[in-house]
Amino acid sequence: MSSLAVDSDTAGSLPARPRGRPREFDRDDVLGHAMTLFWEKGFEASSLSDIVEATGLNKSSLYNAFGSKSELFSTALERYVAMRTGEITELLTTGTQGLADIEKFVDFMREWLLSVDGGRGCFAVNTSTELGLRDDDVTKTSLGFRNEVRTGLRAALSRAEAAGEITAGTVHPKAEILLAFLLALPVIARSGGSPDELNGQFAAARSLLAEWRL
Amino acid sequence: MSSLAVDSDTAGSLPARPRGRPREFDRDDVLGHAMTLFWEKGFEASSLSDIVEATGLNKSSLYNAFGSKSELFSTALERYVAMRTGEITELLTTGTQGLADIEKFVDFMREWLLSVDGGRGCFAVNTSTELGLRDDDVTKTSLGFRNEVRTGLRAALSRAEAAGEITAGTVHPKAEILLAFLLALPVIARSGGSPDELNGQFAAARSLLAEWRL
DNA sequence: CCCTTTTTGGACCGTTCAGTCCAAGTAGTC
DNA sequence: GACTACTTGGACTGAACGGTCCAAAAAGGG
Repeated sequence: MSSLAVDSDTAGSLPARPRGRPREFDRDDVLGHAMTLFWEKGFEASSLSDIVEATGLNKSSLYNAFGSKSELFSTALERYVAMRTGEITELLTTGTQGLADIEKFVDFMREWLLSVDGGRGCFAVNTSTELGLRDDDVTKTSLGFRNEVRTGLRAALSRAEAAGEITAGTVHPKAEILLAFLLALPVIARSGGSPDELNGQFAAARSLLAEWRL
Repeated sequence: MSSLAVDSDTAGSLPARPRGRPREFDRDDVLGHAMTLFWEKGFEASSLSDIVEATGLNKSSLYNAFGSKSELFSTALERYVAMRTGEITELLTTGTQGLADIEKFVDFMREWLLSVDGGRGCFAVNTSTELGLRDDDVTKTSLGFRNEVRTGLRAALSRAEAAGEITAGTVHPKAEILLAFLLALPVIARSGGSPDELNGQFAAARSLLAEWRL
């Protein structure tokens, strides 16, 4: 996203640098650092001084650029969801195969969750359980994300159905089962789940997909 | 639990009331209220004044009886886990049927999660995602709980296997799949999941169990 | 070269945080 | 009825919280 027109300085006249003193930071970088912090520690446990430290900005600049702690959090979460939605759409919605796309997706999850920072779990899931009961804004975002995943899974399963790979008429329940997997795995990863435990889950997912194949 | 011997005043001599001024509260009641609060709001967002309000005790009594905010939290979580483990053991481990026990268990979860306070989700799951990365004590508790559930599921599935209800040799992966369900559902319930969405999940679970039946 | 606009650093704000302290209260024991 | 053992209420503490304010800095526009 972002830069469409602005790349060279010589390109005509009009990136139109704004009036006052220029920012000394890159908004997107800062947002990335904030995202990582919130992802790691959650909303409540991340203090403003943590944020200042993580981003390198001072409070004034933060409030000037993002409004408040909770607005920064929302923005960071939206960024995360956009990122993940992109990956998911690419693999599931715009994929060209059926079950194979889902297998690829599960492998992708496996690689992620067994990696160094897989232990952080899923930012959206973490946020759901931390703020789901209190913050409507955040609840909407995580609900939207869940539906995005659901849509992707149904799309891939529909392709599988059309290709005769799975029993006709079972797209919806199968999507729900896979969705449950995708919600549960990051929880396990974040709460002391060993590689063994995670691999057990992935093995189960794989055998499930194998069973579905006609 | 609790009262085994102490009921009548005339019963001999020896409930042995301790020396000083007697407590004015029931420890278990207080713990129950604290549990509900932490379950609802999590650790960080529950302030000491919230706890004071929820329990009716003042700080001195709280610190005297439970030590600190985090010790109180741990104790409350352990209580929750013990409670849930009891239910699970009764339904799954010491059950007498196979798949039928699991169906009963899923129905039990459904009733719970669709009820008024099902929206709080699972205290253990919430805690896993909030504190899993930071608090070893809590991580151990939630890991133990997960293994308890896993053990119960395997026991019931083993009975099903022995009765010829499911394909032999598939106990372990099937247990993992069910476990993923049980972790995911409370997350959905806590984060804006509608009854429709939850029922979709339960329908999927039911159809999955039906497919397994030989 | 002044004027306007914006960002930056840091001092500052009132509030709330978890936790401590202690005098007063209340019981059993001798 | 003194003495010991424990609980209770509330005042108190220092630190941390999220957030505000403002003067200095740094750019473009006239």
